[in-house]
Amino acid sequence: MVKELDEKAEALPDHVGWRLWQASRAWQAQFAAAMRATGHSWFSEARAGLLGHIPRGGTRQAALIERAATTKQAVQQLLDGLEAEGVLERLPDPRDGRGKLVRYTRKGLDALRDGDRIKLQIELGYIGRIGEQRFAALMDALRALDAARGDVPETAAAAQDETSESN
Amino acid sequence: MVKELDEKAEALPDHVGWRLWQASRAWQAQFAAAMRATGHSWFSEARAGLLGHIPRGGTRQAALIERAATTKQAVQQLLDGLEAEGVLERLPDPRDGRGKLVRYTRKGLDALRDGDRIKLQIELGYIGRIGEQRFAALMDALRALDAARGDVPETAAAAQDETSESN
DNA sequence: TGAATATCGTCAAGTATCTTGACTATATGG
DNA sequence: CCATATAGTCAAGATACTTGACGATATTCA
Repeated sequence: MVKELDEKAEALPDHVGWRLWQASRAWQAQFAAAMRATGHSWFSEARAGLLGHIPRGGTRQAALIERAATTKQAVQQLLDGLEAEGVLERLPDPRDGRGKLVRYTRKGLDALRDGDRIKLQIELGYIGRIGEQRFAALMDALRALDAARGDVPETAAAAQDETSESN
Repeated sequence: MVKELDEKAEALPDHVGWRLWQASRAWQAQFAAAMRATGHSWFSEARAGLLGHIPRGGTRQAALIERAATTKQAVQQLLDGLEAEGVLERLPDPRDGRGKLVRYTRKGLDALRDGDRIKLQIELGYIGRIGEQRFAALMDALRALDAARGDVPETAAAAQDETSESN
């Protein structure tokens, strides 16, 4: 643990984006580690991101693509992997000959259950670290931020023209 | 904009991890889009994550590896890319024949400057969306969370044995 | 009905990021 | 000098994501 301090440890960034990123990474690392330690070795952060968009009752693959903010190919490849792992299964959609329904297998539902438990444990740890009030304020701010998406007409430079609907 | 609601839009997750992840992704997408729109086409989120650990005065490559939470190979590959783009340059460390110093080029410093500007604009947008108070509470909670890293002896399942120092 | 068009999913190739393992060169401590 | 640790590199493979093209089914509308 010999740390040279000849270079006066210049400060790391301290703005919302950086803080959010660091906090998000920390949470995910902790969660993923716990999931793997619980036996779900197939678990990865990318897969978690997709699973978060799949309700327990299952969904249409096309609906998933809308929810997750990626391409249908990315979604499909993640689904391929999760299906190969036996976490999900795809069935033909009886109401649309083109579509597929995605739903959890028993294994997948077990993982969700364990995930919920781990999630609560991590939350408790957070509350222990910063107190209930701060934690509540954090959740409140994050929810408010999410709810206000799309409001406030982009302050110039943030040109995010999402127009094309191809691919 | 035809949205079918035959499947009663099951709720998305609503816990810290998910919220942090979503907020972080949104911030990064907005920032990266603005950076690219400003002419820094080499900008990517992975690279941003590394650059955040490089102070304006430059640093030793080895010090970078400690700061960023990845392997030296990952750091090196990112540095290779950034050096090839002309954003950074690597010089031999006069104080250690093995070491290299990493520092910004003119192009890199220009990008930092633009990044700071964009960052402030996004922050203003956030404050507009959720109000000064909530924003301050958000920053406060995130800072507190970061400061309390390592406290609270891991609630069991979160086994993160970081011991080996190889590779 | 039947042709034009859109939507859903797939296949395939390429890029970016990250991981693992092995290796060279320099430093440090006897 | 020798043993060991540290700094950086080279190379191969895995994972995630992007882009482009395609076949099958649905929908629209003349």
